[in-house]
Amino acid sequence: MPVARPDSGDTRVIAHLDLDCFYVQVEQRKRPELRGKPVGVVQYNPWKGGGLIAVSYEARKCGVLRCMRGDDAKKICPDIELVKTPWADGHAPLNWYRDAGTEVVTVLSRAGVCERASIDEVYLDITEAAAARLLKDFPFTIDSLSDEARKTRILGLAEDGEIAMTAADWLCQKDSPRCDALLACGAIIVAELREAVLAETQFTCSAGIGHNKMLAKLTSGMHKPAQQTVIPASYVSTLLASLPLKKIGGLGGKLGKSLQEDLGVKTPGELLPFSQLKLQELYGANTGAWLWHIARGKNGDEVQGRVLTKSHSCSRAFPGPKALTSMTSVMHWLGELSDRLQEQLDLDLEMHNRKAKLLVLHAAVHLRGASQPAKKFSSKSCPLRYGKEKILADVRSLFERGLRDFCPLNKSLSPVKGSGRNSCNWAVTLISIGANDISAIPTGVNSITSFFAAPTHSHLPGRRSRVEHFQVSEEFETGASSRTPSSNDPENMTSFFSDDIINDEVTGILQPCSSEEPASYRNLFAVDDDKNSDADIKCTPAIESISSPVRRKSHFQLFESDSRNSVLNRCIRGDGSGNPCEDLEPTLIQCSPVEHPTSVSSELETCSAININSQHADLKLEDGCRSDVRSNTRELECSREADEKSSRAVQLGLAFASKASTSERQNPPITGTKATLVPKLKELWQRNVATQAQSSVKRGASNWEYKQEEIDEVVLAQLPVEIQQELRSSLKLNRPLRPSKRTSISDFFPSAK
DNA sequence: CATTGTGTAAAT
DNA sequence: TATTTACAC
Repeated sequence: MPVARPDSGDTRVIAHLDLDCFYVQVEQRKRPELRGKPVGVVQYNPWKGGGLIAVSYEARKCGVLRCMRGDDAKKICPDIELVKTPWADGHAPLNWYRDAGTEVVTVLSRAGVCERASIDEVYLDITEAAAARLLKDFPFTIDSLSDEARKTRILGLAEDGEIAMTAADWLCQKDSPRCDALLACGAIIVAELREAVLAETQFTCSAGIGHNKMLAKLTSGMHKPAQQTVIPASYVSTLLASLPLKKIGGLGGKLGKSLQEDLGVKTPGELLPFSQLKLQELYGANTGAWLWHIARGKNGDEVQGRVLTKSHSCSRAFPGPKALTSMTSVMHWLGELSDRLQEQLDLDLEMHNRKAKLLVLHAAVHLRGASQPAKKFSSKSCPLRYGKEKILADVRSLFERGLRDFCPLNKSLSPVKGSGRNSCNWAVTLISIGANDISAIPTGVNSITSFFAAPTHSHLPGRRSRVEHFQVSEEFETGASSRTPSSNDPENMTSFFSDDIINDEVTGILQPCSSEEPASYRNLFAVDDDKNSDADIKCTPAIESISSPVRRKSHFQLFESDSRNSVLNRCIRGDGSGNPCEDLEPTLIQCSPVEHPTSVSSELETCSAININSQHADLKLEDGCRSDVRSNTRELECSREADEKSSRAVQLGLAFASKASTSERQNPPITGTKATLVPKLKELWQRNVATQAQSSVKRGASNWEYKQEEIDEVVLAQLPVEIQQELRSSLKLNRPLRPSKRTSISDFFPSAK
């Protein structure tokens, strides 16, 4: 009988899902005749049949291992079907698989916070979903369990001597402690998810369910393929007592080895006698503390709501005799890689509206003849400019810089006459170029897509960041008010936005709004304290320009978008603590369709929001930019030196809001401390929703919502072609559109409220 | 001659 | 900040 355990309220339910021999499954879906056969996926490479990067379970039975050569696999398992990944001609081989992985993430992200841990692994925080299920359905009856849930493996169940309890029994226990009940709910949810993944993508996966990431990950691999495993809290210590240290994520390398050598420790459990201080002494404060917790099965890592990669890179190895020894050949490959990288960047820009800022080059260089034939490494970086030629040029100079560090004198580049070799005798065995520091750029604010950004699943792939706008309303006290034109005439607006207004003090408040889906806004934080207003909140110039006019005397809220790289996010976390401002009560800010203040004149009437996501440096469109993207963003173009301009745009937005509310005279100015402010904000929001509803009825359209899965081809076809294209591109990564009974556009896009 | 190619994170 | 190192699949 399980012992009731006092659970702190923050028990989490974390799942780790792992696609089974994923590349193989992708190939099998393409070619169903390969199903059920021994299959290996090899990376193109004529040498010994290429290297295997995935092996089907049928082939594993014959002893075929990943990282074998194709030829060796064939020897062990003559029946094996070896599928080659496309390599050359612009076809980045792994991208195909990455896209397939995205399909899976799309299904999973319906359930909770989702983190793409690798091309074929996903972490899921389903704490909320599990708690909800607990309230709704617990305790479960055996009959109600799905087959997949019944097949769940529960670690530590049928111990020796005891009467065997089935997994179903365990899941349905009435009197289990809350932590176990939550895991049971988690298991049932994950079973459903895995079935959904199978139904919608044809891929099978394995899963682990536990109270933290480390446990979930540890567990997901215990029963493969296509099975799920739960690790109850009560079994953790038992497991860690016998588990080889290597199995723990992060201990598979040198650290694990030195742990074993230094301390004679072979399992995590054997770390228990060591004090945290001792471990920190040996391995540093950070690692030491981490180890101490791991030994106890504890791990506070959060599931990051991130499904997009933070960098792109491509690389090419030139093993042994293939090593490059002339600048000409190096340039050739730098060119290939540059092209491929730019293609990835184009794709990212198109699909996610993101751009990278940093270009990095790595090269492994083998220096011969000289004192040591030791292999060395060099890495250089510089700002990334878009365009294949620019990337090539930059990557070239990075390479030369690296080589100069590496070779004595200036001999590095010149080939020796006669011999094909360069005078320095270098040989390049690996080149890798990467694009880092990727972050969102503003989508065209006039773009129809921004109207259609659904409030749910903000972390879904294939969707542009939709947190681009602050809604500004309420009253603003501004020195400019005396100059406020009396008329609402748009013609007057232009003169209203004169330059001298910019230097006027503006006090105001960005009004929070709400949403029906609080769960998708979990990463929202408010920064609103007077005390903080002059604090060093480090942020990008874009944020700086927004906050400064408001910051001194007023309160404002910041909204974190789904991307960890989001400007706002960094602004909030940039205080050095790395943490969000958790002591502040989260406040919702709704984004709404809006025209950019600098780009509109007649629409000023409806301009109640301002674009705050402009990262000036990014706005300048490079040559490599797709023309349709270019046209969407054209009106946002400004360059780094135009900080001032952007700042002005923000202030203009504020000024306008001031004017609008002056004319309407609805709401009094709001000031106060955090304690008094938050309730007020909430009340304001209520009113705002009401007025917004009215005005949207008046104007005919304002906020739209849709459910992605409900969009249907028939209706899409009724939209204007440009809108169709834009939507399709935004939906590209998701599963095919479903047929539906509904046939009219208005059925699909009911006006919110 | 030969674990490739991608990606993340932390230490320095 | 830029670079290096470690780790994982």
